[in-house]
Amino acid sequence: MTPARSRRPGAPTRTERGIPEATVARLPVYLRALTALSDSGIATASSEDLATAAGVNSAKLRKDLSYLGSYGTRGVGYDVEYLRYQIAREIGVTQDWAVVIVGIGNLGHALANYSGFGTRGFRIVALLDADPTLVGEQIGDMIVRDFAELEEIVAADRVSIGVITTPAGPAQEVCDRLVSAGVTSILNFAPVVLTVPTGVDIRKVDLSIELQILAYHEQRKSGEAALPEVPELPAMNGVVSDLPSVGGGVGA
Amino acid sequence: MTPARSRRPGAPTRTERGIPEATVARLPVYLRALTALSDSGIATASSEDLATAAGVNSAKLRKDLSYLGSYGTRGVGYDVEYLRYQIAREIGVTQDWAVVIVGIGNLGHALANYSGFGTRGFRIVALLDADPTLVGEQIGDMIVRDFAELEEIVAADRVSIGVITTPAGPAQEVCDRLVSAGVTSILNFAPVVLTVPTGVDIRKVDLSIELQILAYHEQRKSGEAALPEVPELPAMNGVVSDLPSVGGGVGA
DNA sequence: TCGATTTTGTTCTCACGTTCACAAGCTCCT
DNA sequence: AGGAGCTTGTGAACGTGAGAACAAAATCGA
Repeated sequence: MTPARSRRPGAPTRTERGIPEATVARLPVYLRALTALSDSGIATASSEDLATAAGVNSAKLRKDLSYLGSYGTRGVGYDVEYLRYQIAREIGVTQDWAVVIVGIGNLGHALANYSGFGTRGFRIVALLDADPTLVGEQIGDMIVRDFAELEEIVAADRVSIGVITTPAGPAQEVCDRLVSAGVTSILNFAPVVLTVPTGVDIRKVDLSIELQILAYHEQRKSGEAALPEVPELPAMNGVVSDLPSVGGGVGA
Repeated sequence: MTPARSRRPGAPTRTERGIPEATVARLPVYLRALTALSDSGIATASSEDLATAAGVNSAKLRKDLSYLGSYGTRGVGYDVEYLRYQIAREIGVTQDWAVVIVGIGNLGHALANYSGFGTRGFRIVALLDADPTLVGEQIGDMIVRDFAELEEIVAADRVSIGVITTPAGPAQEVCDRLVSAGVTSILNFAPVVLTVPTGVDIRKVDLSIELQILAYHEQRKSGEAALPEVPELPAMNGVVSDLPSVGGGVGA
């Protein structure tokens, strides 16, 4: 997903603020590293220092920063506070973004309490669920409201970001409602592929996929060139049934 | 992270089971799509069908599958059950992986209850926390145990995967303990960059980073070529202080 | 048996991302 | 004032990934 942002082919490409997607994904990491350095009372840092703190190599970091402009000083390094502000501004977290969370199960509950969301730049304006037994429950300083109020809330609070923490089943429907209510960015925790119209950005966080990627590498380590050879299908024309039930369905 | 797996430069490269990382990351998606098709009673699917279900394009899907071998039939498509098994085996989820979760706060709590972890292929063998007031608490059918028991548990249950859901502060220390106890794959939810020795794989899930990436794109949409111009540092030689406190620190 | 049709597996090309290496530019010391 | 020593910013080389396009192989119908 995350459709290629307007890259008009024959455009002048002046400065055409086109920061590569890979770089955008690292800017928040740099921001966090800068905040940590700042909290330690460090006023200036070289690309080497920053790169170490962010867990990348210094050449990549310098190239990434160069897309934003020339914010360093040769022979010296980067001013921590200044660079921090520039990155924050570029990302857009110098302003507040209103966020709704839909689906107050275990995960939604956790996110509602998660101080990470409290990170300056984001403000949870509503917790929504369609289950009447959950509506009215207090979580932190918020009260769970009915999903039916979505449109009203989005309009009133200019909500542009929605977080989906429902089970897989209702996720697409919830997504559609969010989009038609005017939400244009979605963070999806439900284990399904969501379809959205162009212009809407969607990102996915999927725990079981992460685990499976780890498992793949883990298998490499233990097996080490001794992967059980392919069964080489004995009489493979029909359907193989009674296979161990693996993978996917994480639903309801 | 995820260091390039043994890619000996001048090696014969026979079949050298070298599946590109980008492909590995998509295999779990295909697996889920296949499981969904299987549950719908569909026995055969073309690359086009599968690609739609997985949210990718068919050329990419075919190329991905070709790294595993030739499991399709030209003119027909793929046998859903057979392909599902092959991918599951390649990923390594036909066997069970023992997992420990460290840090039973809101998020750890949610993960412990999360049915997604119950996905066949992974088995939570322990919930650990260093806080004595949490130890002994029952969550689902498990009881929270003391972090001090880590080494014992890892050895007894051959744990190879650890999940860190502690605050940022203790995360690196927990990580070190996991590694020295013998865990070789780590899924980190704490908002810090963890350092691990070679041979240990680490993956990171970071909610606030995902939100910030969305915010960046969101800013583009609303501002649309009208990003507030750079303050162009008035007398920038010292430290700029009193900037809005943005970003990073999501700690404790 | 043979040709039409379908769909895979693969090759080729292009775009993107990473890394190297170095010139440009700043500071500090003599 | 001038040179030595750092560190940034960037051009160029390299590697990886994506997509188009097509040849190879299987089925089906006549």
